[in-house]
Amino acid sequence: MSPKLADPAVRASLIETAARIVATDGRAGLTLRGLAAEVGTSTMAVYTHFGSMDQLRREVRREGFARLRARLAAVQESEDPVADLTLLGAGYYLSATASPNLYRAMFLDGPVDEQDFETGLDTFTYLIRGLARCIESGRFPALGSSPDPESLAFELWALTHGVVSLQLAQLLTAQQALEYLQSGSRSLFVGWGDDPEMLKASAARAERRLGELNPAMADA
Amino acid sequence: MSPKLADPAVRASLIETAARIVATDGRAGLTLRGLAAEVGTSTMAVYTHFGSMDQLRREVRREGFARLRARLAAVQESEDPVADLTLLGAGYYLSATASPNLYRAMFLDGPVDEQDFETGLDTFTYLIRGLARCIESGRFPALGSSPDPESLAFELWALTHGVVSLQLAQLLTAQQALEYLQSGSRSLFVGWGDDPEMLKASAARAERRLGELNPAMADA
DNA sequence: GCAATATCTATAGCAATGCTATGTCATACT
DNA sequence: AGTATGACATAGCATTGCTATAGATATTGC
Repeated sequence: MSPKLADPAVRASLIETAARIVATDGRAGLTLRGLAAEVGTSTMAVYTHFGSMDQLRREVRREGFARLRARLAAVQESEDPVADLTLLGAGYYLSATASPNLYRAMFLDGPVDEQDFETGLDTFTYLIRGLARCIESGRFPALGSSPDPESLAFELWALTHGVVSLQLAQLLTAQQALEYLQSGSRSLFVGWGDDPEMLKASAARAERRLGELNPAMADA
Repeated sequence: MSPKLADPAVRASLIETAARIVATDGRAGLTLRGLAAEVGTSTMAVYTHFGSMDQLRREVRREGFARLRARLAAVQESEDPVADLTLLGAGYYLSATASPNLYRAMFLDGPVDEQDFETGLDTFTYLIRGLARCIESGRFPALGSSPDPESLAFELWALTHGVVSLQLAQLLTAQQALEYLQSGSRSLFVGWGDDPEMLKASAARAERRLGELNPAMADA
């Protein structure tokens, strides 16, 4: 019944090469013929394996989410949940700015479809958990009886994504982006009731642990 | 020496129609032939007036910035600068979500070039002024000796732009986006030292003044 | 008033794009 | 062993942005 299996190596090579092309030359750099030539196959391979260029682009986004997820997973949970949270934010920023075009493809190039949503939500879980741990440890007392980690995660995500997007649009320099990400997060945490002194200590601890974020990731 | 002037009506019609097409069908919906046919001219008109499709897209972005600026300018300065600031944020959100594809073209579809930067910075001035007035009025005492309205404006802009972007990517519903924009701004203001009670009153005043934001704007 | 000229517009065609129809061949089941 | 089924290669289609060449038109000098 199954005469000739699809070569999984061809499929993997297509995704990998497409991700590299997108990361290097941006969305417009990825063309059907160019990709096929670079992989060394014919244009039909894309259609037998993915059905359309859009489906292949979806797989590229999926690859990007996997890389982002891997970097967030590298942040270890310490006794200082606010420091952990700061590192999650820094990891997100690093992933995005290390591969701007890939990040653009993931979030900026168009509406995210349902498949992306699931994958993306999976990595979002790391942020929710980080905030839940902060709430549990009593670092955000100003929130009173609304300890909803998901809402806080969305707010923090929106700030981070906003800073990243503005940098990618070249409306902020990297230096500005880092500064505003830092001060913006700090303001949010203070607004949530964290003690400024403890926050300062957490930021210092996070800074010392920045090495956790680049464990030789080939994030091309 | 100047035999035949370019018809300015054709140029204006091209920009206007292009903006409408982009706002309706998105970036991909704007094609050279389609635009020429709709305006009732030939494809060459685009090149005599703009030189390329990219230049025309730049004019479309410029048009978008002009509309955003008009809406922000409609916010009147009252005795409650925090309420004014809240209205500026709401106006920004309304402009973006009323014409999502136009907003995408302005900020999300690619790096912003120098021309856009000037135009965009002009509308950004409204936000800076709004924050300067808050600082002057003493509403943000926690900032101590760093009364830099521009930095605060960037942080607030990043949050707002982030929420808007996530909604446009369909990662947030409109309801969620509004909620997180509100609570996120509130957290920032509290982090900057505003009194929660005064903040609540300002939010209520802003709500009553929402009518200022849609003065029959044809924001198609 | 009228030709001269310079600029805008219309038509046709080019390379490149995504996609599809058709053909070829290797592989797995009977 | 024979056959059928699905993967890959080739060729072609419609559409894209853009350009070259011709034609139309308005402004200027006399």
